[in-house]
Amino acid sequence: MKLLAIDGNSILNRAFYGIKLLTNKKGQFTNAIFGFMNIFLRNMEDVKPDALAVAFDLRTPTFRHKAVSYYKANRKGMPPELAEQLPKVKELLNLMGIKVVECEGYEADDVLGTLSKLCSDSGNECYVLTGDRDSLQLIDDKVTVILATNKENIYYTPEKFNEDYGFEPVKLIDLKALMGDSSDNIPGVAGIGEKTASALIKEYGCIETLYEKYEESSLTKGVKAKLAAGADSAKESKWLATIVRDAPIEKELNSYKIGTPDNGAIGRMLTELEMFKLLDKLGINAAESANSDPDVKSEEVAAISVEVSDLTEHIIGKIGECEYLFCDGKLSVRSGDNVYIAENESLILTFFASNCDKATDDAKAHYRWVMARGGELKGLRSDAAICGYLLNTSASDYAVDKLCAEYGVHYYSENGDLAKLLSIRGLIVKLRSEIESEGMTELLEKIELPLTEVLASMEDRGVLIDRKGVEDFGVLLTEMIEETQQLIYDEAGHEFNVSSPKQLGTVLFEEMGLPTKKKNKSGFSTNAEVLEELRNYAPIVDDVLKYRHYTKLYSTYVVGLLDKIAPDGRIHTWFRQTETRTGRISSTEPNMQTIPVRTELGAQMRKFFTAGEGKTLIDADYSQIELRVMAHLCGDENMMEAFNSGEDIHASTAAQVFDMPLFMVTPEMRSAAKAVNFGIIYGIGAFSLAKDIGTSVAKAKKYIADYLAKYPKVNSFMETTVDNAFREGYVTTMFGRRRRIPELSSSNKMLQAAGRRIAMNTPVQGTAADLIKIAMINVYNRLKAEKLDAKLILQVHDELIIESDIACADRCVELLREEMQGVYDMRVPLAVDVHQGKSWYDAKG
DNA sequence: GTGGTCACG
DNA sequence: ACGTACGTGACCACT
Repeated sequence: MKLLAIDGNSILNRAFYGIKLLTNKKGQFTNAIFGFMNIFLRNMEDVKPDALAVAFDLRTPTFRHKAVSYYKANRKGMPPELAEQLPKVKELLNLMGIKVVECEGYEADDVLGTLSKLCSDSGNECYVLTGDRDSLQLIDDKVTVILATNKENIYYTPEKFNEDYGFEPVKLIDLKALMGDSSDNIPGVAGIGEKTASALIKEYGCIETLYEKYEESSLTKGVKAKLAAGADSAKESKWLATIVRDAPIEKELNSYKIGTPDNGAIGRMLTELEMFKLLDKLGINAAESANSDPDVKSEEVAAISVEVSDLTEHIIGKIGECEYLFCDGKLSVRSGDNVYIAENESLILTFFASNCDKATDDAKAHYRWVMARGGELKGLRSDAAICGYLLNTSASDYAVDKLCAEYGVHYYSENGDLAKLLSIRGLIVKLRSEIESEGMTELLEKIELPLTEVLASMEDRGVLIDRKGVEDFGVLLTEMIEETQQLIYDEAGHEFNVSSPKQLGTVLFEEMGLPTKKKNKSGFSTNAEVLEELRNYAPIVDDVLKYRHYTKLYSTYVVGLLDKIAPDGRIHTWFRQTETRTGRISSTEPNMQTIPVRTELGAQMRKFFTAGEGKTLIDADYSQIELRVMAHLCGDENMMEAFNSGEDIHASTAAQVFDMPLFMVTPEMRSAAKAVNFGIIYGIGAFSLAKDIGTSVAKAKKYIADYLAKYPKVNSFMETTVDNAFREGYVTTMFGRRRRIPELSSSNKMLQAAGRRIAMNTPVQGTAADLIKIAMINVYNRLKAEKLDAKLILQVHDELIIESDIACADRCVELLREEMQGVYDMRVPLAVDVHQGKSWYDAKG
C-alpha cells in the first residue's frame, strides 16, 4: 500500500502566501483553498496513492503535549484572510472522501511522524507532502518526503538527503539541536550556526556522541566553550526538534483509503467559491451540480423538450421576442419553447434585420458579421456578457455556463448542444433583475448596449495604414538598433543579449560595477528609471536606453502592426467592452490605445495611420477630463472657479498651493502642481509624489496638505468616498457603474491602502469613461442621422477619431465638438480640442 | 506561464 | 519593517 500524508497547515500556508489574495464575489477569500487544491491534485497525479491523510494542527489550552506555550510561541497567528479558508479546505477534503486527521495537543507534523512510522514498520510506502524542512527527519527507506517549494517539488529519499546535507536524515534533529531554529523557538547552542553545526554532525553523528568526545577533540577553544555553555540547551532543543512518532491517532492504514466523493456537494461548494478551473480538473459540471441542489424543485431542473426546426422568413415575421446564439455561421433561435436553426446567410441576415426583441451573449461579434455584409442588427435588448460585466467588473470572463453557475440559474446541460441557448433566457432574466436592483438598468440600456454597435462599427471600419511607410520606418529602426547594439557590445567588451534584463544586469552591475538602485524578484532592476539615474556613470547606459526605445518601436509597433494589416489595407482592432475594472474600454490585436506619441521618434509612427483617398482624420480630445469630473463630483468652489474662468488648471493649482498670484507661477511650480493633480486623481501618496517630482517626502506631504486645504471639498469627497466604500464594499460612478473593492476588507495594510486608492480613483476614471461612451453613441447616431460620409474609427480613453470625407469634414468637426462638450450638463465646462489632418500625427494638432 | 519592461490615457 | 499612485496590452526572456 502507498500512503500520501500531507501537512495541511504547511501546504495551506504556502498556498496562501504564494498566491495573491483572491475573493469570490461575496468577498470570501479563496486563494489558499485554490492553491492548496492545485498542489494537492498535482501530487495525487504524481504519487497515485492508495490511501491518503491530511493532517492539521490542533492545540487546545487544556492539554499540552510539548511545551506548546513556548514552542512556536513567537509564530504569528494566522491572518484572518487565511483563517476563514481553513474550515473550507477541511470541508472540501471531507466531501472528497479524504481523511482529515487532527489530534488534540499535537501538530500536523506529529501526525505525519506517526503515520510514516506506521508505514515504515509495516513495510508500506509512505510519501509525506510538506513545505517544512523539519519533516525531512522522517525520511527512511520506506518514507519519501516531498518538499513543496515555491518553484517545484523536491523528492527527498535518503540518497537525495545525503547528497544535500552530507549525513543521515534522522540526524537533522541533532543539527537543529545545535543550530536552533528561531521560527520554531528552538534555542540551540548560542553562537553555533548552520556551518559549524553541520560540520559537527558530520563528524560526530549525534549530540550525545559529540558531548562525550568534544573536550578531547581538536575543536577550537571558542567552539568548545560554546558547546559547554549550551549543553542543557542542546538537549532541550533536541527534544523540541524531535517530531512525535506515536501520536494517538487511527493506526489502521486501511481506514485512510479514499472514500466516495460527493460530487454534487463539491460542485456546489466550488461554484460558490468560483473555482471553475478546479471543477473542470475534477471533471465536475458546475451547472449540473448547481442543479443537483436538493433545495431546487425537480420540475425546475427537468430537461426542456423542444422541437427543433428550420428557420424561415415566415417564422421570423412572427417572432416577438427571442434569444439567439450565432457562431461560425450557424444561427439558433429560441422563441417561446420553439427552437429554430439556420445556416443560410441571407436568411440569417433577414433575422438580424427583423424588428423582434433579441437577447444573446456576444452581440458585438454579430454586429461585425452583419456590418461586413452590409446588413443591420436590430432589436438587441440584452447581452449576457455585458450584464455579467456590469454586475462584476472583475471576473475573468463572462461565459454563459459560468454565469449560470454563479447566479444560480439552471444550465440545461441535459439538452446537449442546445444547453447554452435554452439557458440564456433564465440567465438574462436573473441578470437583468440584479442589474435593476443595483440601479444599473439605465447604464445598461442607454450606454453599454448602444455602445456595442458603435464599437462594432469602429472595428469594422478600421484605420488605414501606410504599409510602405511603416516598412521603411522599420528599416531605419533596424539600422539604428544594429548601430546601437554594436556600441553596447564595444563598451561591454563582449556580445550579450541586451534585451535580457538578467544579462544586462550582469554587465552593468557586476562587470562594470555600476551602483544598483532598485531590486526586483529576479535581481537588480534595469528599468528606465534606474538607467536614467546611471546615465552619468558610463556611456553604455545611454545606449541601452536608446536600444530599448528603438527595439520597442520596432517589435511592438513596426512588426506588430504590419502583422495586423488586413487585406483591405486597414487595421481592425478589437475593442473590449467587458475588460476593465473601471468601465473604460480596452483595445487589443493590436492595442490602438498605446500608439507612441510622447517621444518625437515614436510619434512618427502616427504618420502611418492615415485617412483614405479624399478623406481626412478628425481628432478630438477632452482636456483634463478627469480633473473636471473631480471638480463636478466634489463641487469644490475653488476648483470649479478655476475651470469656469478658463484658467490653465495646473498653473492655477500652483498659484493656490504656493499661495501667490498666477503671473508669478514658474514653469517648475506649474509642473509640480500638475504632478499633484495627477496624484489627487490616483489617490495621493506622499512618497510617490516626492519620487515623481524629485523632492523630499516632507515637501510632498506639504504640497498635498496645502492642496487639500485650498480645495477642502476634494478632501471631504475623498473621505466620504472611502468611507462609503468601506461600508458598502463598492464604489460607483456618476452613472451608477459599480466596482467592488475586496481589498478594503484585507487585514494587509498595503492591500487595504491600495483599496483606498482604488476607491478614490475609480469614480473619477469611471465617470470619465461613462461620459465619453455617451458622447460616442451620440456622435455615431448623429453621423448616421445626418447621413455624413464619416465614421468613428478610434477611441483612446479621452480622445475620439473620425475618418471623414473632406467635403463634410467641417461639419464633423463641429458635430464632434458639440457632442463631446455637451455630453452632460456638468458644474464645470468640458473642454475639447479638435484638429484635422491627413494622418493621426497631423490630426493631433 | 510568469516577470520585467515599456507603450498609452 | 515594508513598499509606494490609477487603468490597460504587447513583447521578450526564462522556467
